[in-house]
Amino acid sequence: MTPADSTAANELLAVRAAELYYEENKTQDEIGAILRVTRWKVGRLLAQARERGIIRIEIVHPRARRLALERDLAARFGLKDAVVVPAPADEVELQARVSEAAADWLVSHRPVPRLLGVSWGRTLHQVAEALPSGWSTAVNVVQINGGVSLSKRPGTAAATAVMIAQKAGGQATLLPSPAILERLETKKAIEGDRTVGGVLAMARGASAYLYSAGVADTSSVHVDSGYLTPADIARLVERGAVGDVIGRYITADGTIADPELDARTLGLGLEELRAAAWSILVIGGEAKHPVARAIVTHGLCSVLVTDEHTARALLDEHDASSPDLAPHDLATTASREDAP
Amino acid sequence: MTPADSTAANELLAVRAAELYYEENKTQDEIGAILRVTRWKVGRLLAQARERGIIRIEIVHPRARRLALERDLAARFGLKDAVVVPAPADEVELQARVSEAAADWLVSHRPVPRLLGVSWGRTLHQVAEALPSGWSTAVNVVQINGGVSLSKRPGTAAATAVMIAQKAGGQATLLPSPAILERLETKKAIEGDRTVGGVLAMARGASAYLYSAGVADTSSVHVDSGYLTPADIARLVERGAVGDVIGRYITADGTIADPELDARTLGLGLEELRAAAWSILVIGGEAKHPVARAIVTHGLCSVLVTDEHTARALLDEHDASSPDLAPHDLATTASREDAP
DNA sequence: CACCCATCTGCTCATGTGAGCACCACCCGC
DNA sequence: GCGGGTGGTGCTCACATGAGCAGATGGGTG
Repeated sequence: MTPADSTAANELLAVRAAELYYEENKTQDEIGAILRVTRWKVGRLLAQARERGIIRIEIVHPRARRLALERDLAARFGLKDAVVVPAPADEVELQARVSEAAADWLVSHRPVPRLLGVSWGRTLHQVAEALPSGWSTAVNVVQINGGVSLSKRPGTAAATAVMIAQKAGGQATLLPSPAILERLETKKAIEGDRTVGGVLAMARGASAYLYSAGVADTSSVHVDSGYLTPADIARLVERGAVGDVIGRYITADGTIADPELDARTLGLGLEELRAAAWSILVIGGEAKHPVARAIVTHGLCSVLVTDEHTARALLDEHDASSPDLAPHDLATTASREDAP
Repeated sequence: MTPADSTAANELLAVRAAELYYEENKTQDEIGAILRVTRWKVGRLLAQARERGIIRIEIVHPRARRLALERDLAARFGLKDAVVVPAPADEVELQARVSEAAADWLVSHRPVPRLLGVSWGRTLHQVAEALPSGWSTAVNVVQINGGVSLSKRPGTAAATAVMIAQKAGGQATLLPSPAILERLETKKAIEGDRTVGGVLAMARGASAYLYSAGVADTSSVHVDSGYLTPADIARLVERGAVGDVIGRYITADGTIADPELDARTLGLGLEELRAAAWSILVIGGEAKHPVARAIVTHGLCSVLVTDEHTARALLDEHDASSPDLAPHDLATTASREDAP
């Protein structure tokens, strides 16, 4: 018998063994009797079948996760944790799944944060909604960047923080300030205000931060809210901005796209996010791949909650800061509001 | 905690457990530690996940089989054995798979038949080709129905029998006669010939029969071979013929469609097939569902080798002899030569 | 022709796993 | 409030399984 013969014969045997084991629930011993081989050989055949991919095991469930991708992400980007959900075809569904996953992560995260700093946006609001009542006990919540009072949906930012706190039986502390001020002096003045300053100080002491990110295009919530004009966005994109993190626009290099604008942006700084023990980024969808990449490759988050496609896009990048990324392409990608 | 809550919570736990068990190869004990439940609960969660179909195990291989369907077929139709292969989209591929499966069955069948009676046709030829050299030792082969000498492919019938015998190191005995004679007297005369009579006697003593079946339409090999005219076929179809078994046209009731024609057909009779310990039908493809049903529901085969779609079609039939089958529809179904 | 290396085989033994069982908590009707 | 269910839990124990190893096999090479 040539080696080729025995390999082929083994493959057939392996298929038979796999059928009997996985479909007929027979023991390896019984299978051995049927196929006229020893039970040890059956075990080996099954091992081979698994290795060669003859046996495909799939977990079909909306709440399933992609643990292998999670491990790869954590290893590649030095994350403390990663959560990757299978991506449904539907973008709306995808956002919902990612948000649910973030809520799940929060619920089971230990140690429970005493104080949780949160940003706002559609994604974060979904996370808040996905949290079960009583998801934790006495977790207080503090906003980490200026609100959305000018928005078409007033109160969303506040509602998000309040909901998260309420469901954990804690208190929410809101940051009573616009996201971006028109003049630097105003920003400094507001920052100096005891109330605002106090909230910012509290935010700096949070034990974990939960935030999402927005895309640098004209559908940004900053444009909707009137903080920025489409022209401002165009200028940011020209300077290489890929999106915003807690209201601050960054480039693919992970640096501030426009320092002047950034100085007028009120809230936690990027360095504080980077230094935090637990900074949890919740982000999903094609349009956000560039900003997700910028955040993840430059250490702005320590936990990433995302979808399978985003995860693969991040892992496929051979050089995250490759210069052939044409930034203006990003401004044209379709995307929905979600910020800061 | 309401029952609904605990059910949902269990489902999530089950998904997590399944991921850790099947994708991460952790032990139930380790999973218990991670999910903070006892290892027995992990076992139960996994059992639930399997029951609910959260875990899908699939065997992806061209030689895979459908054991559940095989069992159902055997039970429903009182077969000694059944082989069902997954159906590829491609009809040519499907015929190849079914033939391979038949060859596999022959190779591993015990007891090894001393003498194997074979029919002929494209399917049987493929089976012969799929058999490995040395598939058995000293199995002699005998043709069980008249040959195809008038055919466009002279010698195929003989080649099939010879190849099967040769590969098992045995002798082939051919039936030197046309399949259908023009006159009854001629048929009786040939049958009485010592050579032909001897072969027929030998065929009656075979320990197993291997055959396929043809569809009753104008693409039948009997038309190609000149044994029957398209008009003959039309007449047979009018009488309810669905196809032929070793040259004999039968109706959905499993009876001879045209006794006069049948009397002129030389070879083993249906009753001899029915009485045989091992009569192995190799049949696949959409067009052959009606004739397969006729054969299987009327006990003409004891072993069925087929494809998944045919198997399901056979099992879906609530009443195989239901009168609302319009026989002339069958004549219009596309089909390729394969007979008798 | 003898040797060697690589692979495969059947085994022992430790570990992993599922069936079955006693128990407990909770829910419901009385 | 109280028994009787009903479903879930943790356990024992027997069985199934995989790791690791010694010996066999077989094909190629000096």
